[in-house]
Amino acid sequence: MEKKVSLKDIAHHLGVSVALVSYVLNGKEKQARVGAEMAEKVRRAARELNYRPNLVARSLQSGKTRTIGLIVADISNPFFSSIARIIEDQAKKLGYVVIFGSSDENDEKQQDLIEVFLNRKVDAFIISPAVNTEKQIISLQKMGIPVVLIDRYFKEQWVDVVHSNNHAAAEQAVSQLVRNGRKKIAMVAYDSPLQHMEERRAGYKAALEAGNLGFRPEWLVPVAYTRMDRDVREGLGKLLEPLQIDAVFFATNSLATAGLRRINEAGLKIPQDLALISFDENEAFDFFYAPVTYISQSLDTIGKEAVEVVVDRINGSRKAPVNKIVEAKLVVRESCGSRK
Amino acid sequence: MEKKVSLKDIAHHLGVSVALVSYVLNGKEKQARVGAEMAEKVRRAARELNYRPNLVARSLQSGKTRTIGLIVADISNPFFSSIARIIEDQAKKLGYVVIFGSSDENDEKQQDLIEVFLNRKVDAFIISPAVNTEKQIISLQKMGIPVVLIDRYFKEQWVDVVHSNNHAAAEQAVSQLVRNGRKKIAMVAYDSPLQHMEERRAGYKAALEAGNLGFRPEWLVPVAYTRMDRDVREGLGKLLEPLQIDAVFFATNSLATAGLRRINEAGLKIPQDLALISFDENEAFDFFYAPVTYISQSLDTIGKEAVEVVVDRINGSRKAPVNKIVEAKLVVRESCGSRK
DNA sequence: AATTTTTACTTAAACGTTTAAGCATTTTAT
DNA sequence: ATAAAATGCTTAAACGTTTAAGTAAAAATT
Repeated sequence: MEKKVSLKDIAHHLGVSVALVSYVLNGKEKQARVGAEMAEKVRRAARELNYRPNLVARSLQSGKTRTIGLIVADISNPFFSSIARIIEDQAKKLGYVVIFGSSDENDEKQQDLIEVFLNRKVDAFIISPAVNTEKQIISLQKMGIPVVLIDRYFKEQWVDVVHSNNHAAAEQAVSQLVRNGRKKIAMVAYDSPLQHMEERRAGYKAALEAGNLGFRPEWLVPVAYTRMDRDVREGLGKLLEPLQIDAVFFATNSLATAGLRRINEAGLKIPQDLALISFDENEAFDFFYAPVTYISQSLDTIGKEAVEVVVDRINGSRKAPVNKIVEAKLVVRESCGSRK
Repeated sequence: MEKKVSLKDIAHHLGVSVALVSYVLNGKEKQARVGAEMAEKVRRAARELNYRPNLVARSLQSGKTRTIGLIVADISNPFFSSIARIIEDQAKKLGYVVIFGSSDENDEKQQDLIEVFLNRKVDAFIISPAVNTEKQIISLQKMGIPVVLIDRYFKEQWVDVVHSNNHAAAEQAVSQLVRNGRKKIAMVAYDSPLQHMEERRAGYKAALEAGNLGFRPEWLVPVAYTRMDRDVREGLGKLLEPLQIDAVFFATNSLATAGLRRINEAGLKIPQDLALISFDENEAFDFFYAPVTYISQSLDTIGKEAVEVVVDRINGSRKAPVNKIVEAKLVVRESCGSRK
């Protein structure tokens, strides 16, 4: 059980002041005019005693923890864990550490997490916000804590956000279905008022208009976050048995996997009976008998950019609000079935 | 931009000492014999000024951060992100927060992470260790920092560990293949000396013996962590084209998905041409045309238990080394194909 | 009435850093 | 030879808590 070594221990050991040691170990020997040989002695002692700076103490003094709080809906969702990985790497590169929490799409849980993280003095937040949490974000901003939203965002642009071009990507996906001759295209989407979802729905409608298909409300299956499985089973089920549609567009990968289960149950053949496309990636899509066409968001870009923006904010560089839009691309595979 | 409120601010505001305020807000008014009305005044002031304790300062004073460092191979791997979620929840319940890092199976990266976390004074570690990192773990123990290993472990039992019954589970899986009439059963496993992998291999061999099949080294495909895709493609490929086996057992879900891709390329039909079983779950297994039989580890139990053990260690309760073995169960589906 | 006990607070040190300011020496400039 | 500047350190305060020890006044005991 080795003792913790502090600056004081080194100072004692050498018979000098704590300040002297601190200056040297922080590379401020020049400014502080520490003698060359003394500096060397200090460095050697630090090495020999195996000194490790206590970052808690440093944080108390500096007011900075070099910690970023990451809040997502569910870290076990591959979408979020993938992005968490990118954020972790980028943060580490910049000398930051990430603490994370899952909100389960619940505004109270999110508020809880924010408070816990605030008490721990995170320097900034990266949040994929739950529904109805604008005030939470605003409140953080009022406190002067940098926040960057990822993936999801609110209507008005008063906070930094990094997201995909949801409208265009959704429109492109649905257009692909139209181009492939589908006329009765449904969409399964969360009933969320969050802007990313609004835009995916809007993109869907726009593509229908463009294809002269007209939007039919009964083909837009609304799903509540809290009853995801049930809503998909029942809502989509109604359109499948008997089969009233010839294509489905899923607004997220979790909706798609739930939907695929239901489709399999109904015994439908993809893409013959039904064409489909999903927003977001999922390894499972590769192994479906008709590999699923999907919209690939650049998690890499989103994660990296989010960290960069938030660190710039911490450092006070960057003034204007950031609204970084990342291109998503359609990966076309069998499931969207051109009936050639 | 609201000012940060400290105990001192409240004390000033009421014209009392900081200590008084601290006692009250920590519920120590009885021991400290603070007057009832004064206590009330303090609480009210705290509420009105919106006081939030600075946990950094508290940590410096107490030497405890109520933070657990979680190190896994890759947080974006569904196995680890699922367990991370469980750990997060359980930790939160006990008043802890989790900071995480991915080692990428690399001992130096793992050492890096440990050092970063140590400097930040995490109270304990939960680690799924990379190969060749015994000394790192031993060193933590010498420092008196609690560590619990999950999933992976070393030969000698000198550190707390929570893991599945790898040997038995693997044996059970392979036995299932034997029972279903398979005679030429291969295994794809990491060439890792880590004990969990050793045991999975040993379980495979034991089942072969028990089935009087005999172990053939060329059917045990070794995969290096650093060249996973290549090794699976080439190593397994050799056995598939031309087809020399009638079943494969994959030692992890990542190996299985890589293997499935190769199997699809070879145009083999599951389970007719080849039966298969994987260790670990993966959503993709559900969507394979022949749903994949797999060994389901109880991530829930592993995660919860790990947190509990580690928190007990922090609190000094629990003295004997913990070696918690969690039952894994075989989920039988089409891919292991009884040729009925 | 004098002593002890209890009550209701305050003082002060400590946790491990950082950093402005201070103070002898020594060196350089005049 | 003296003043000014440079060198090489130290002192001390601060960050926001916690908590042992101290103190003065009021209440209880003798």
